[in-house]
Amino acid sequence: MEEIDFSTIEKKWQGKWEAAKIFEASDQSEKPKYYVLEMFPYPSGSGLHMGHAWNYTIGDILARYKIMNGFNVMHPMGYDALGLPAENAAIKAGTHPEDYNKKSIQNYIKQQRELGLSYDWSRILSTDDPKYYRWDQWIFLKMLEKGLAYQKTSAVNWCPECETVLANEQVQDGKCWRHEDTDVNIKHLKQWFFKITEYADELYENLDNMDWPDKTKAMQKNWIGKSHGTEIDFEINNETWTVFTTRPDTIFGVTFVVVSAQHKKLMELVTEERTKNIKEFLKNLGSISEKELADMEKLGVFTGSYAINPANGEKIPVYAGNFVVADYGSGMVMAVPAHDQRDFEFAKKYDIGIQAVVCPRGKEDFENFEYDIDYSRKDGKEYVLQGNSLISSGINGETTETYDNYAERIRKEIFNNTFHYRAWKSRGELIHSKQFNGLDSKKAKEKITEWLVKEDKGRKVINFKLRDWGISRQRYWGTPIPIIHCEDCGAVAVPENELPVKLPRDVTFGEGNPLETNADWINTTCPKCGNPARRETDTMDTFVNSSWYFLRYCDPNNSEKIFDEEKVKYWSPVDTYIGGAEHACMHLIYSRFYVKFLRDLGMIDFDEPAKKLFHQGMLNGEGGIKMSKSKGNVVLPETVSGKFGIDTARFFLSGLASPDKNIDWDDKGIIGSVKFVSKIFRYFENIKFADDNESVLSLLNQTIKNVSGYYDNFEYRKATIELRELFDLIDKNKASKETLGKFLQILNPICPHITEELWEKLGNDNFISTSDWPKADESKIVKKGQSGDLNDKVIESIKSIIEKVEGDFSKIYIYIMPFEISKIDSSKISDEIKKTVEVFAVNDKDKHDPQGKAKKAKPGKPSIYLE
RNA sequence: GAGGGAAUGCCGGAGUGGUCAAACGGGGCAGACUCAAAAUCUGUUAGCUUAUGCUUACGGGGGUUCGAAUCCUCCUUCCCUCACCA
Repeated sequence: MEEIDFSTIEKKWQGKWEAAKIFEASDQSEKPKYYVLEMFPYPSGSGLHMGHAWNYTIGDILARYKIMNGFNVMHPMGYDALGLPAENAAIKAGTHPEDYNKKSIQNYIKQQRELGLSYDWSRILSTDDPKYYRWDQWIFLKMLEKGLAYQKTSAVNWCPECETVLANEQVQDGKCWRHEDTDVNIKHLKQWFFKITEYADELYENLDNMDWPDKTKAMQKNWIGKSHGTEIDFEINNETWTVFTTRPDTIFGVTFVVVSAQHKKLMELVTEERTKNIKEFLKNLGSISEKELADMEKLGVFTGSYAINPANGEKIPVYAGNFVVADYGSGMVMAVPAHDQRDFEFAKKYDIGIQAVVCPRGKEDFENFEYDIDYSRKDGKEYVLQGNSLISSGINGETTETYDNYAERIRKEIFNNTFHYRAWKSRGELIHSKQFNGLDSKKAKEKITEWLVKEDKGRKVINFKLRDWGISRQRYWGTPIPIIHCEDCGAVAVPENELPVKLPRDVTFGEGNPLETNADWINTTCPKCGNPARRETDTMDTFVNSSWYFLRYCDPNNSEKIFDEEKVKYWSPVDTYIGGAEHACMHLIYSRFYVKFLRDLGMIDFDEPAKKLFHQGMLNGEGGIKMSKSKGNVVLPETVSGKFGIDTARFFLSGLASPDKNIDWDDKGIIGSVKFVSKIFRYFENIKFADDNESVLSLLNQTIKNVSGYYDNFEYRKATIELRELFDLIDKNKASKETLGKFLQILNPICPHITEELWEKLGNDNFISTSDWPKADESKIVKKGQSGDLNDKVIESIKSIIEKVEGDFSKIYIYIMPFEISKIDSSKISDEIKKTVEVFAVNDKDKHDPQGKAKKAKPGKPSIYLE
């Protein structure tokens, strides 16, 4: 057989598709719209590898399937071109980021074109284009107008490697998201923020209505961190200080208060004689990274001040502590050592009193055994619960105690405040809590909150972990923040008609923010008063650019507006969005926020950016090793294309596993797909048409039906399996021209080039890629397993048994599924076999079944016992 | 500590109550064609058998059911995300 010249075929059809503009989406169409989007890439100098190609292919298969199914499909591509990596790479290469980027993008486009992806190239966009980022600036001004963009000095995450500030979302495990070896430091800087917290509740609550992966939704919920609790006012030095708690039921057990070491007003609490200690404490904290802070022991210093517990009027000490988060709640917590493990440890360490207020009522409150195990460890013993007894084995041999006894002992200890090893975190009844004594702790949460509200000492509140989005970056290659700082007028917005504020090309890279090195750019006049003023040199976080690009695709070249509302209304939201799960708490939250903001601005009429979200798995190198240059295992699409053909690779990767799973490239494994593709080509080489037989027709229609569902649900693997089965049958039986055409059509989304080539060979003069998806004719499908008369089957079975079995018997017992019992006619069988026949349902309690044969019965296959 | 996901034959990977010793692919083995094959095709790939088979098998224990890879429960292991959030 001749070698298949994949590369010629690929080029041929890519050229034809482009010339005919078949993938350019029209803004007006009779057809229903469908918007398929893959997360746009960050163009790196090293280009695309097969993993990226696979990611785009996942979307491409869907887009092609939708096109053939009569949708007006938009499938665009663009480049997330602004950002630090390009800047750093350019510096390293000794060129300007702008030039470096242009080159990278050109290379990406070339590679993507060679993959034959069904992109509408007329909608291409790049975020480093001032025509694009102008609208980033416009959104910033709108945020400013609505009070959602603001400036504040705060403790921020600083990556020394990036030399810039990071958003909370970009700090992962205390490290920079781009540098997994670099600890993030804390710096105090004046920064621009977007008030994403304004939308915290909607961002949280609306997740329930979304068709996104549960995992992603769970991650976002976790990140937004909604929790219901109570705000309680404590009086300190005649001023009101508020704490947030989810355990108002323990208010009578508060024995101290801890304020965050990073709290803005900390020093107001520190008395003169304690100032030295506190300063020293803060100094020690200042030099450590956030990660170390998280691992550190709970430390604190007494401030010298006392707070009044609003519940019982007790005077309790106020500490500054390293474990209290400054910008969650009020940055101050009430400590209940008896019922919170952290507070417990802190109290033990600093010898502060412990007051139990929730007491287990008995065994039923010991929800798990955790308390016990921890408790026992201290006396060198391990407890095991066996039946109703606790067995402990340790230094003094084995001892036994009943569980009830044990529970009672712990109960007494807690009641008498003589417990020493662990806080009681579980439920129980309230004790030492005045009028609330005896209440169940869960009930007490409400009752005490109600009481505090009535006394005007507290409020019911909802708190979020989500914090405002710090967007300032002290680097060059980002969207300039459209602000001018004037000595008299302060931070003044650049007027809308002066946008875009373009990035100056002429800057010097080195220490610090390169923008600071272009005085011509920095120095300007105040738009308000006309006096000399300075431009803001911070640029925006790269995630700003990607938060709304999917809207710009709908109207990518609009120079008057951010986009035409009608066009966005037609195309949006995205129907299926495909991208990595790593964006769950970054891009995918930010873009939800942007959509909500633009909606409230009246620009759009939907709430979420994408109806459906799909996370693709990663394509690793051979042996499951992550593809990387340093490991030398990078597989390039151009190599694959030359060796096996890109369609073969698409078929292979589709068939490996579900596209949401990580898969490994395998040069040997692809052989199976090479064989399959070759087989198809061989068939078409000397093609002979034949009338379809019944089995071919049946399988064809069955496959059309099934595969359609598979393409719709990213079950590409199942599609490849059934396509193989269908073609194997066609290969054996031969088929009509029509059947072969339909086979090519349903294979087309996975193998677009070769099916196009063979479609032409069949004598078609249209594109298979835009042809109408075949319809399954269900009447042609012959259902398998529709057996004949069950009685005949049974008779046959009995006869075969009789032939093989030795010995005499007179009676035949038949065991059958309950729902099949009406299908059996015992007299018919009896007449045929000439023996007595008795029929039982398998679940008949009174059946005669000495050998347990009833268990062996299956639907359509009764079991038989001879006696 | 909180949340999410997973465990299937030599490997990858389907399978969510019966027709499951478990699709499909890879690999292995045997055979056919061939001078020969990494090419193509056929068969086979838990063990014992050969009476509708039987036994052992879908991480482990227990349970529900006439019947469990599939449902419930507990446990073990692995992966991912967040993590001092009061």
